[in-house]
Amino acid sequence: MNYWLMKSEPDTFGINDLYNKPNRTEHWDGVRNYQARNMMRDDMKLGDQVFFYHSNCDVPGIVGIMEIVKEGYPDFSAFDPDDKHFDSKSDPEHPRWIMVDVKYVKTLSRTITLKELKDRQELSGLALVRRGNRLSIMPVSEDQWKFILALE
DNA sequence: GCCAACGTTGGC
DNA sequence: GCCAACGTTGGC
Repeated sequence: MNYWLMKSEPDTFGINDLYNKPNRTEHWDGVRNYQARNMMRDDMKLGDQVFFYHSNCDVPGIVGIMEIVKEGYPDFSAFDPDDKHFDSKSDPEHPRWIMVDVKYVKTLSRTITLKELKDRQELSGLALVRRGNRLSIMPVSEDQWKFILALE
């Protein structure tokens, strides 16, 4: 089992939006970064646990947990010319972009803020807190996962 | 709203 | 293959 962190802007799609989806499940579309795509395509497995991170908002931080319920498959939002994430270089025969389905597990009792995560020496290896990091999907080690959960 | 950091694009 | 220009991310 692997652990991950995925970012989303709460104004666009926050953890409550996931909670309100049918089956509390949604496809994680719109990722247009090759590194992030490769992780979804190659490394994310059914049952993997994922931190839901709110970015670009008043208090950036980890707000909850979700689970991978469908492994990588073509991101069809790339095929729709009217979609914000349309990519003319991707088509159903040769899909360039990949997504997974995630299911809500829980909302944390409080937001574990980016500031807290940065202050912890134990998390200095976490991609999230490394300078200039812009990945919207990143791996979390088991030790980091447990440490962060213990902060709640 | 600003801007640093970084990925992508495209000319050469 | 280099690298300047450009666009995006995301904290502050």
